[in-house]
Amino acid sequence: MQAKASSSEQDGRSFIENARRAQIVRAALDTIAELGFAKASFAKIAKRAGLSSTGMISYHFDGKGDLVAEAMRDVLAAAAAAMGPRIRAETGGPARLRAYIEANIAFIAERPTDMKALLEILRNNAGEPAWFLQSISLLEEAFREGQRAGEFGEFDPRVMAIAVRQAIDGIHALLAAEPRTDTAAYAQQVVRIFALATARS
Amino acid sequence: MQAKASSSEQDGRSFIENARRAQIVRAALDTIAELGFAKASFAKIAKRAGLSSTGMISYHFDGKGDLVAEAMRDVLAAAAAAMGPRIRAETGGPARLRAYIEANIAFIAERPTDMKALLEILRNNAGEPAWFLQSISLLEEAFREGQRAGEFGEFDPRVMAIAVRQAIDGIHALLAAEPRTDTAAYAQQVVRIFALATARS
Amino acid sequence: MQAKASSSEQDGRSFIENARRAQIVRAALDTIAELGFAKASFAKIAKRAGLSSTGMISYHFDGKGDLVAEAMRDVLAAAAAAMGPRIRAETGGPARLRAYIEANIAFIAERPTDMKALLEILRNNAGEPAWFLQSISLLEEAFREGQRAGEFGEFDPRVMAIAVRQAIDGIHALLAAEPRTDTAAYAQQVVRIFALATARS
Amino acid sequence: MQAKASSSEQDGRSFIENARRAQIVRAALDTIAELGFAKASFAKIAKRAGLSSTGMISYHFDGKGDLVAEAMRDVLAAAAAAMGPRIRAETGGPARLRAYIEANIAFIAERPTDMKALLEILRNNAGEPAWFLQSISLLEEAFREGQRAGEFGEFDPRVMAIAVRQAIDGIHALLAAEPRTDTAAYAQQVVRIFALATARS
DNA sequence: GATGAATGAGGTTTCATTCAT
DNA sequence: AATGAATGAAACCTCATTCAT
Repeated sequence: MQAKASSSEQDGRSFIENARRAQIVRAALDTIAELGFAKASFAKIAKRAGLSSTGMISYHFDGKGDLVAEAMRDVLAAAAAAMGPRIRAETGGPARLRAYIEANIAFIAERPTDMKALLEILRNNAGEPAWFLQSISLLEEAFREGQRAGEFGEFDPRVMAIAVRQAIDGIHALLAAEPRTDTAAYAQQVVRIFALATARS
Repeated sequence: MQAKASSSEQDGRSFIENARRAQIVRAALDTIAELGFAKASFAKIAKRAGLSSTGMISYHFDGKGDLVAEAMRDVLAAAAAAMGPRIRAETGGPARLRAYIEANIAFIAERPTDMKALLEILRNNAGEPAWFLQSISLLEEAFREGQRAGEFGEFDPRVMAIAVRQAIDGIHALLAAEPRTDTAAYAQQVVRIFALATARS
Repeated sequence: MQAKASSSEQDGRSFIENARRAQIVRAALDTIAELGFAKASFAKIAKRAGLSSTGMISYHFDGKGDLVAEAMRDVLAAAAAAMGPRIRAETGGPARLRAYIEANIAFIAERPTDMKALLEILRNNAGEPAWFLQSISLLEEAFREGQRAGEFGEFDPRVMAIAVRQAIDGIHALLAAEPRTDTAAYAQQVVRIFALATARS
Repeated sequence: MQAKASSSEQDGRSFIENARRAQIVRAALDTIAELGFAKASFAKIAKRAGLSSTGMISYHFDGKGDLVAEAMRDVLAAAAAAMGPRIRAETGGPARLRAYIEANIAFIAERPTDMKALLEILRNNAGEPAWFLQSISLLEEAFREGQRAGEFGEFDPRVMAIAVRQAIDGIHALLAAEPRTDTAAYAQQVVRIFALATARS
């Protein structure tokens, strides 16, 4: 009767059902990336997904929040899968910081639509403040640890984490303004900036 | 018979009319800052402004875009007036960079509501990409000039400008998550980061 | 901007506004009486009131509950105004009981639409149980007092109050089935039933 | 290929099929009793019945009207089976009237859910007026017969029948407001009221 | 028989805008 | 200038029903 599964439940869902859900999530991400969070209505998403009515989205998801949450989770999971190994492969704070920046920007370059949508979601969804702190906490902790190990100079780890995160996310606006931007070059510049900014004096 | 003036025209408007416009702009900024761009409807703005009808907003402004544009222009003008002299007072690229960062964050700390609203507008309004390039162009040109003068090291001025701008704007999310943040300390950290990142080697 | 007034506030409303509200309330009562509470949607009410969209109802009332509450209050007030004096004019429990029954049924005969709608509202609206007890409390108290004065025999005042109220309301179903029913005769029969049932032995 | 049987047909249905129908009818009654007629959607009924799809209800019943009609018939049949013998066991009009009231209220006390649902259905379903007359016709005829036999006084049998029926049904509202009500005592009061009201003078 | 996906209509509410007064 | 009523579109959601598997 209901396909809804508040989307954190265990998955005994059928293939077809998951396929529909995935199709809707995809359409949602594309729509959000193209029109922005506010203008991504169920009507627009349903149209892009080829659905006959917005009721189908309500049928598969427990409201807009549920759809957006699943979309967010999907992208975050894909990002973690792509970037995690690459970052953890490096040893030592500075190398990991470089890998973090490069992996992030590479993934943005690889899946710009998804990552633009993710940024829109994080910026416009309620409860952002809490998530923001969490999103930089890993980076912050890495800085703190590196400082203890003497790999980094003295600076406020939280501010540095914000600066790194924001520099990475800055590429979205640049890509929007100039789609032909060389993302690898952008990454190298960011790497250089924070190599210098975090180095021991 | 209309007071509307697509708001870039020269002003033959009466004092009262301008007072009304200013009152509405103020309510719009407060509403956008509190509720976010998407949820700042004419109804909410009119209520906050103490207006009896949303029709008053339509009467004085040529649509939502016009209101938002004027609000944006007002804040940008105030920011330029407050920050411009302080920045221009400094001589040399590095000193001006420091002044730029400090003045920006000081102004955000001083008028957090207006600046939060401005950020919301810039992020959610159509035509953002074009404006984004313009917003960093001054910074970018300053870096380019400083490099010619030998005051800065070698780096991509555009990427550096983005990184600086984004680091400054990062304080909004931090303030949202932790309102008691010491903004002056935040500014000093950002100053330090970009002093190191832009220095000649 | 908003005509809404959660409808228990003091009335500084304009004549036109009150006229529109009254018009909508009238259409709502007619619609509820004709189609029943459940099928009386805003669309049906708006159509009957000659409104261009359901948005007009939302403009004047703070949701369906507000509209229904105002409709209920209007009818109850009219009923109290029509019946109250007639009942209070009588002296002594038995005379007042007769007046209560006659006045109620006469008012139902006079304004059958409004009273049918009122019954629908009371039966289908949330919070009915509480209101039910209140609606019979006056009658119940009158019986209790009459018993103390020796005007009535011995019986449970609450059950008797329910029986009287229900006998009166029974005329709605009878009128629906046979619109030509002689309501005055119905009233006399009910009067007789409860005269006998409440008499001292 | 369809199991639907507009439910007044003779039954060539299989055991399993009838079991499913009964299961759905049970869930419908529970849902209607708990949420009211208007809010008892197929979705809610299917959920309560443990069905995987609302389509199951449409498969087994020819629409909502059919389901409701069967539910109504089931309860009426059970009521007739429980109350009929008890009433017919009595001899003479007054004794049968007493038995009618007692049996009705006892059955309501015994199966409050079903009877509450039945009342909801009768009040909200189209075609109620016709059914209403039928529901009191037995009582009315009994009064008429008793009057011919000189067992009752003079009164309008139809009005008396309505009053009795309504007094009985009044216990639903009372139970909703005060669940701990003593139903047997309520019955005795009603019996007393109508013993006095129908007695020869 | 049973499932769950799909449909299209309809529900209430909010939106920006227009208009008569 | 200002009011507030009016408009019609669009928002999200739920409904009973149908259909392929």
